[in-house]
Amino acid sequence: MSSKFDKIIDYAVRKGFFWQSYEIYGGQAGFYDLGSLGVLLKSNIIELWREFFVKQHQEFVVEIETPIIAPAIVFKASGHEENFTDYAVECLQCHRTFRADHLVEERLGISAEGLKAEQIEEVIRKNDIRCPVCGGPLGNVYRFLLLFQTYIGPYSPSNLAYLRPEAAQGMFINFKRVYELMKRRLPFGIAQIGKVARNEISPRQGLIRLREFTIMEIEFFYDESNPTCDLLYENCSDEYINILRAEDRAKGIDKPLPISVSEAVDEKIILSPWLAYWMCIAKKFVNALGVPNNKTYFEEKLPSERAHYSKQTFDQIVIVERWGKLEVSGHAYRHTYDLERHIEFSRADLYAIRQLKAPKIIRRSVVKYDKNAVISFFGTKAPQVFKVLASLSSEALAKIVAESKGDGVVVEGIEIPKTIFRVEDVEEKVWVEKIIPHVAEPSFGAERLLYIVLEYAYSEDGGKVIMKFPKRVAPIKVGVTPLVDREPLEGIAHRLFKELKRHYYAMYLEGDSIGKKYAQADELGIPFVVTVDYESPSKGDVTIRDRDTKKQIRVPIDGVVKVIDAGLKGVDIFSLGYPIIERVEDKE
RNA sequence: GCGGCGGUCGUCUAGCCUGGUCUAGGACGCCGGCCUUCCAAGCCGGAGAUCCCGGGUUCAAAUCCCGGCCGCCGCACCA
Repeated sequence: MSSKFDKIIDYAVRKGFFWQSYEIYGGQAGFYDLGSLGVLLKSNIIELWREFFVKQHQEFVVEIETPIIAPAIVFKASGHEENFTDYAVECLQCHRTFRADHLVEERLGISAEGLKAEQIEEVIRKNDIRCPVCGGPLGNVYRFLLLFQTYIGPYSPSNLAYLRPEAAQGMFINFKRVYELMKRRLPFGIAQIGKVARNEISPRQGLIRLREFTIMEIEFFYDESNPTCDLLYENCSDEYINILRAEDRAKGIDKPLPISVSEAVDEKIILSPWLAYWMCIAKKFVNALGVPNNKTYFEEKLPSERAHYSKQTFDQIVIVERWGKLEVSGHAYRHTYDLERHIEFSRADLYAIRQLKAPKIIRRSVVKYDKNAVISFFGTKAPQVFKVLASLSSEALAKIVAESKGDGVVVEGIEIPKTIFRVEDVEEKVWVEKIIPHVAEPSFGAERLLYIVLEYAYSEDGGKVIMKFPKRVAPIKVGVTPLVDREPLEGIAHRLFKELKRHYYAMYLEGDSIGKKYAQADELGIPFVVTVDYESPSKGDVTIRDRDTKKQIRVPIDGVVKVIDAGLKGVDIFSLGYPIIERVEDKE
């Protein structure tokens, strides 16, 4: 008995939505090609995401595009080079694979962080750690780096680069530039849609786990001392989302509970209000893709399951037939981690400015030194001393002076008489302060959504497949056909097709019988089919058939586009006042 | 990467154990023609497979053996 998953993959490959890449060379796991319908469906999903996440928030969310290849320093700074690496060890007896670092941590209660493969192996040997399942001896510890590596420039093997495993770093790197363009106002978000690559160890579930996939992400920056999210209460306070909390999961509970978004924030179940807001939008977005609310929930990750940059993470789950659940998006509270790291590694000023309501008085010590005294004391060595003193900030110098005992102050190995320095206390009025914004990140995998849309659209009716795509994402919007393939019906249908192509992806349906043509349209999930029948030549009208009800309306030929437009926007075409033709029962 | 199972027209599959009319059969789909006044599968004809790749055994290999590639399931990782 083939599962729904198999049926859907079958269907999708047969109809040319997607197939495995590099087929003529035997295929390559983790890579899929999209066919024409797949491209249409995916781009409709992306466009809908753009509408929900960017277009509806355009006054403070902007989309950018950055390269896929980045110099190694970027992912050194982001922590990926270090954390996207796993150490594995295999049992020589039962051939099970384990995370070597986890094994050491569990057994010995010590942290294995920062250890190299050989060091972990040494610890395993010394402490005679054996396979936790069968007790067999363990083999060599080996390292997986999940980043794809390459080099920038043909002559520069030293210029190591990585393919990005997430789009986020492109947004963090451009934080300051976009912040300026956004007139230095928080909060704001940077969105990006693009390909990412992860060198997965063994991807197997077809298009569910790919080595290269499209990600749709927002890095949303806000001032955590003033996180108030009016939109949350405006758009989402009445919205309920289903949450499965980490503390419940730890107790073995696996049933998510519905909670209003505002309550989840007030109760500190979701730590970041903006994270909560985007989760609410994510729920609405997934609903628009055809997933009812009782089939999706947010699962909070346990601390051990979270990525290195995250303070709190929720995975958005959609219930699927094959695996029970499938993560379609991740919602991470990245707080200040990434900007801090990039400030540290790049020395760039990635701060935002917070205006204070009242000026802050800052008292601090400033150190001044007597230049003439330096010259008379050090003579020809004086320039060297000035250079050393100038390299230090006033605060740092004040600290050294304050901490020095005796009559001399040692600065960078040079002893300077204390009498040369004069410490003054100063008061400054400050109207702004520098802050590192906090970050809430919603991140979607486009190909997984593509699968979800297929699974939720898939239905069968007496052995016939009907894809009930939401109209917005349906790859082909309208079909045209003559009732029978004869003139003058064919000529009218062809002219209509030509007109419809100017507006939509449309399809001219051919086939043995009208029933077969409708079946063909249903199989592709085409929402509307326009049929030219024997009344059309004299009356100048046609019928429009609705995929889901199979009912038709009679519409003048020049009104067809108007009706289809309305129908695709969600208007019930049967309420437009055109004559309705009830469906004919299937023949036995 | 390791272990188990698998790979035959576009798709599903017969054949494999027990090598030989298998120059690989069928169904769906596809192409051409006929029929057809509203919900697929009526008729006629046609195209389409060096049986995953490479090597070996044999007079003879889709079939037996070895290696590789790919897929599925398990370990680990994961949007």
